[in-house]
Amino acid sequence: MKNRRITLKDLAKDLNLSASTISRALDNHPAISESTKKLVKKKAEKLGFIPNSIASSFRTNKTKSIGIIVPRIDIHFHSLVISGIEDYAYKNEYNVTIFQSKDCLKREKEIVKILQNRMVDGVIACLSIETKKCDHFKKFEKLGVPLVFYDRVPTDFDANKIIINDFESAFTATEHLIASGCKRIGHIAGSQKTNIFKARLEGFKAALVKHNLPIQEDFILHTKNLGYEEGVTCANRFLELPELPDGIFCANDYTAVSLIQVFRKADIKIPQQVAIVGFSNYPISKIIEPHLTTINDCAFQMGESSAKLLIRQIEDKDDSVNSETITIRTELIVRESTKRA
Amino acid sequence: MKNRRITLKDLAKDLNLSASTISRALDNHPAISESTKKLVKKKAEKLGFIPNSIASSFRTNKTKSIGIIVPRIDIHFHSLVISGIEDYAYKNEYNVTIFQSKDCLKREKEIVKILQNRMVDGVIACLSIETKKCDHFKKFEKLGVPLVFYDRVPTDFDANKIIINDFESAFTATEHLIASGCKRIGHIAGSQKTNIFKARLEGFKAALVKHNLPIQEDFILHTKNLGYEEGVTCANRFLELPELPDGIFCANDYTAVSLIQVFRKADIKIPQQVAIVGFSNYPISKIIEPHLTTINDCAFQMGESSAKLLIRQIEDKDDSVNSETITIRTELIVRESTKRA
DNA sequence: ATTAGAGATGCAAACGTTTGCATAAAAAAT
DNA sequence: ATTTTTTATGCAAACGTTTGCATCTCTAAT
Repeated sequence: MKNRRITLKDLAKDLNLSASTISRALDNHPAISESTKKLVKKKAEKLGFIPNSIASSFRTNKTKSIGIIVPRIDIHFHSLVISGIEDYAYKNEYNVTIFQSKDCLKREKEIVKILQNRMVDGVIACLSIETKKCDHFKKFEKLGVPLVFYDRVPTDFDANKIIINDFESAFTATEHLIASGCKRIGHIAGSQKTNIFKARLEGFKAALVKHNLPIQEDFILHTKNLGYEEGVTCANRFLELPELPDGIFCANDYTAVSLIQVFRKADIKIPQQVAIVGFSNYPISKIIEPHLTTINDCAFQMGESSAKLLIRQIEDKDDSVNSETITIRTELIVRESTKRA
Repeated sequence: MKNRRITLKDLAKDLNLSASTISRALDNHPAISESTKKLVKKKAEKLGFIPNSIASSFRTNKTKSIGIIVPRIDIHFHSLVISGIEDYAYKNEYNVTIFQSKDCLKREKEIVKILQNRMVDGVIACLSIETKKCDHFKKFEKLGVPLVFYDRVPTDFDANKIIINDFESAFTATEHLIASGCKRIGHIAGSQKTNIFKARLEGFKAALVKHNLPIQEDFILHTKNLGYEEGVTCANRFLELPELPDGIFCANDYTAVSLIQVFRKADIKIPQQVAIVGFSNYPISKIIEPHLTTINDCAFQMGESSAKLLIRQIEDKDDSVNSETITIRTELIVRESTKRA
């Protein structure tokens, strides 16, 4: 029952025109008369002609599609970024093909190899956690395939990057605690092997320094993955201290939520005794009680910007060398977890 | 600086062989001698040959890629499904191209049109909330493109479907409340225009009937989108009743979480006074306190199954007509919100 | 020594579209 | 009436791979 597909040639034969005329007519080429265009389009509609985009890609060397490499799709941050990418791409008639590196360098390299074979006009990637050197990405440049990194970006090599200012955001978050009257401020830090979390710790410290507050090393707790359970551990470590901090800036929302829950059970009032700030504006931040003050990392917008930059570079005729870094402006969202008196 | 890509012909010229031999050698065709294969592969590696997959697709009419249509990528359920699809597809050397319908029928139709043009070997879709009739999907069958629906599936047309048994799951959840000693059981229902939520309501009622418990209509609250805020409204409506239910089965986790929070503020003990069961096993269900008993809808597995079924149909030579419905087994996850005495 | 068969490679066409160039027909300028 | 310009269409090649069939060489069987 699978009827053979209609091709340009079929239309051509049917209308006693050449395939080139059909092609141009459907493409609104100015050299084709209006009457012919109308005729061709009507016939195409009637016969149910669907252009073979693979043949077109083959001929033109353009696929109108972009490849995305993310650690995992089901992490909310990345799903938001992808959503932003898809949205912008769709408006510009690109489609997106997605790969998960699973935070595994080996798999990332495999994917990079797969993507070399002309399947995509450009690539957007967030590095796997294991990735330290980015040599495998360099092939794209040689092949003339534009490449944009977001969030976890390479440091060892010049590239297009879409990032947020982690240092500044952490600085703002910490200053907010200070402005709320906190004097003894702690931090739950992510892996210092990841630049992002390093920057957040540094921003935190810089704010303390600026306001002449002491940096107390036992108020700075380190974690591996900023997981929910690690947050519980941190909370208990805080509770064992001779004196609790009166404000804590967490490098993500999960650990912040853990703090809130453990502290509440220990009958510690939030924000009166301890004010808490998270990072990322996960959905849970506006559900947990008290609602969590946090930094909106603008993931969707990050996706949009990545797609925008990439598509601009794909379509840019003049092949000027270019590697831009765009920093997305984050915002502090103040909620109950820091609203004191 | 963009060096021209190496093609089969380049390799052929370089080795004084024909392009066909090169092609077959790289493909491990049995007719090619081992020595030649070794030679060719070595040369290919050395010159950095990357096969042009577009040309290959063009020739063979196979793209080794599958299209996915989801309402939104950033809904956790869908991101999990996509993750499952990508995982299975990757193992089988397929890649996935994603489109968001944004729950908009018009956009869904546009996407369907885009996907007709030979870009994909098969399609996996979850219907937009607006979609009532699925005629626009029928073209795929005519074109010989396999199609699998998941979660929100068409009822007006025979197709491959991956679903969970919503009726049975709701039944199980309700029976669990009954087994926990609840006698006056309520329900927060989703839009009855959506089959899924209709089935959950029916499963709920069936369990009551089976155990000779009364179906009290003022214990059944209806919502539009099962949103968090709607959950709050429902919670307050329950509180206004002359007598509270002693167990509530919610058609999703968001509304269940709202119940927990509002009830807690009203000093109602969960699960002692009211036991609560959700649906979907969202991440928040194991964070909210008390942790929420819920139905694990096995989203990742749903994705895997969809991909598995689709790829089987793509690669099935014998063109036997086929429309399978696979029901994924859900599981009840019991947590504190129903653990009474 | 001849033939049959296996083994290895090459030839050439095909997939459907796009595009530079040529050409035909019609209109405008001489 | 002839030449020039404009307008509309067609020709044919090209993109890189795959694949049925033909060809060639060499070994094995007669």
